[in-house]
Amino acid sequence: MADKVNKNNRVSISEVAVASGVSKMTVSRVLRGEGGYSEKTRELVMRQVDKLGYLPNRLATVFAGDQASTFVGVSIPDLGNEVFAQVLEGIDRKLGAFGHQTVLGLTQHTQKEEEAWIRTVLSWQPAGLILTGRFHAPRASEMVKNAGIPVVEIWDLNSSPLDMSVGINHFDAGFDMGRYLIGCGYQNIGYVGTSHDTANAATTRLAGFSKAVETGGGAVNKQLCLHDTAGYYPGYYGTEQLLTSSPDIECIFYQNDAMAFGGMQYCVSKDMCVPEDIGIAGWGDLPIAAVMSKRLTSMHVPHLKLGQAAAEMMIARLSGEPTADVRDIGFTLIPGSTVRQPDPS
Amino acid sequence: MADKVNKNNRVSISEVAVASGVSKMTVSRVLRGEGGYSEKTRELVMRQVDKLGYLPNRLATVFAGDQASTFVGVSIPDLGNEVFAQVLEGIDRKLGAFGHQTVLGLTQHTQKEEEAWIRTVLSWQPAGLILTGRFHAPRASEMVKNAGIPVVEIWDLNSSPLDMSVGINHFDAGFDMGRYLIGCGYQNIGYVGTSHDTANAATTRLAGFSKAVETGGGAVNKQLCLHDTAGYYPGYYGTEQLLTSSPDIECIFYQNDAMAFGGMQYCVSKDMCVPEDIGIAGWGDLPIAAVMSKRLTSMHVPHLKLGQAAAEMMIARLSGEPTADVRDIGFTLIPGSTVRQPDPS
DNA sequence: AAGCAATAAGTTACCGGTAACGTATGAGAC
DNA sequence: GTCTCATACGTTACCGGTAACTTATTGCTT
Repeated sequence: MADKVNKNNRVSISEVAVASGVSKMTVSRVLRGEGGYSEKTRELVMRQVDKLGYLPNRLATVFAGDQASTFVGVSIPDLGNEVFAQVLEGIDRKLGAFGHQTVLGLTQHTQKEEEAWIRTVLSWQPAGLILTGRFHAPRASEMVKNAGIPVVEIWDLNSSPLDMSVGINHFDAGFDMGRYLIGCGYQNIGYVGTSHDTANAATTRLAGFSKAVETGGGAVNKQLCLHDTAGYYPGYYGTEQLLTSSPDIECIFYQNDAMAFGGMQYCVSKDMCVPEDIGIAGWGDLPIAAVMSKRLTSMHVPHLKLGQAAAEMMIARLSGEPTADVRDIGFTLIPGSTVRQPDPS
Repeated sequence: MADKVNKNNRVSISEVAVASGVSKMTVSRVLRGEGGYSEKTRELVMRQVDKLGYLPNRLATVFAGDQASTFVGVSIPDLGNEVFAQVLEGIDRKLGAFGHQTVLGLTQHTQKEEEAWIRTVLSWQPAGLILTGRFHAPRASEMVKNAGIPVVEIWDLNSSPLDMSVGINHFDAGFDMGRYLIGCGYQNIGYVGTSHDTANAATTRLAGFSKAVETGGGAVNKQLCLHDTAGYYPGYYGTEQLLTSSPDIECIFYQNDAMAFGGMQYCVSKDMCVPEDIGIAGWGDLPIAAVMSKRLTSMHVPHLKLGQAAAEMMIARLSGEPTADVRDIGFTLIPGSTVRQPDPS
């Protein structure tokens, strides 16, 4: 099977033409179905198409004509994080429904990887790009602009995007969470996350969070940024580290719900009561938040919808329909019961 | 930016040639760096490449020559399931490291979607395909065979694959789990899953599981197959349904750990003790299994490694290196403490 | 200084489709 | 009967690279 790595054994339009006794242009017309042939000829050609198992070569079509390809490059930081898996699912479902294909790029949260991937994917003449985040290497931004194709920056809303952007304002979202926790009476608040990069959404979120806490007279002195994935276990041992060094912390804000769950498991294992002894707040309203023994205080972001919205904007732009350049998908605070009830003030 | 949807504004090799005052063949040689030009010419050309921001058109290269593309089509059922997200991550990381690009296809567990996606992706002349599962539509199998490119079927090990296969034997894995639970003294066992299709791994697993349980004198009379995603909440309400209709069940085997976690949360919410009142066994050894209040009884499958192995087999085949056609990646039973201790017999 | 090989180019043709244009055929109008 | 015009095709050229071949230039022998 794989002894012929070259593609020469594939049936081409010319072979169909010869077999049908017509010119390859006629075959092309029949296959595209835009008229200019008789019913008799159509049947003749289609019979040979079926018989020979002809499959079109889209490479040739795109290459030949002015028409754009149906590829859309999608860069995602990583898939271990459920958030991005959901976003990607939303994107691919919607793109697929409109006849587009997703070319995936896992950037591992680095601009360098993203730049390398952009360079490669652009060489495949994609119809458009969907990029996670609003921070890109200068060279990457330049290449993308020069490509002259639609681009949607997602997740971290960019008010002055390369082209289009959909997501939420993470500073505001962080701020709202901070204000809420202050309103619950917490002053000494900790943070556990994994962002080791200033140019990402989690860091922006933390900045907004800190701002709100400080405005409310509290402090987020204890920030722990692990060099690990943002999963359950890092949440567990991150909490252990944080509480060992700072046992007086009243409440912990996590980078996401997975980490918050891990943190909560640590607290429970140490016979601490949540929220009586310590408050726990996550982020993302992931599926697990709804099935924990206590409803996790979190921030709901419509991840699947976000991905779908990105794909919709891309498709609209590609088909020449009008579309907003910037779309705020919004967030909703989930009070939950893993932090104290807010003061009724 | 997007007012020019056609790609004509892209800089081509000819423009670089004119700007450098050489033929386009020379530019091509310089860019590929395989010799046949002077150092002076190289500098001349590279200066223009940088100046004009030339990006190669891989479409043309692949189209023109015999060489295969660097695309690899990867079909995945869905990404809501952490298992497949991990597998995909393993695949893409490894493929990317070897200069290949992933073209994603989400099949939603249906052969029909898979077939449609295969037809489309083959028209892009991919270097190879990685398909989840060993059951495909007849037309799909035929197309794949005719394409004459390497194919790796993953997840559900196929001992007589289309080309190559890597994964585990789900019947055996299910059987081992069934035997273990029988060994723990359970006889009246329930199952909660979401597989509504006979042609998938979960069903095969359940068949092996049932076989072992029956061999041990027990019964899996109560099987609940929900029409939902295999996540936390379906595990929760699936357990509720199952235990409401069959309160005498001693132990429940779940399609995966996420469902098992949801089920455990239901049991805990009803003041049932695990494993004293009811046994809980999951599948997959997902990250959450390690941070639950009790270590979840599960079956470890190296998902990331599986993805990487698939990519490695693909790369080996593409570069003409020898590689096994079938690779069993293995599984390990995690006894955990959410089922009773096995009889020391 | 002539001969010859190595090096550094240029030329031509082609991959598989499609746009643009040219041409044969037949039906209907007069 | 022939003129017109739509219909149903065929022909040619081109997209952006690269393989294969040809040609010009240089350097080194003897």
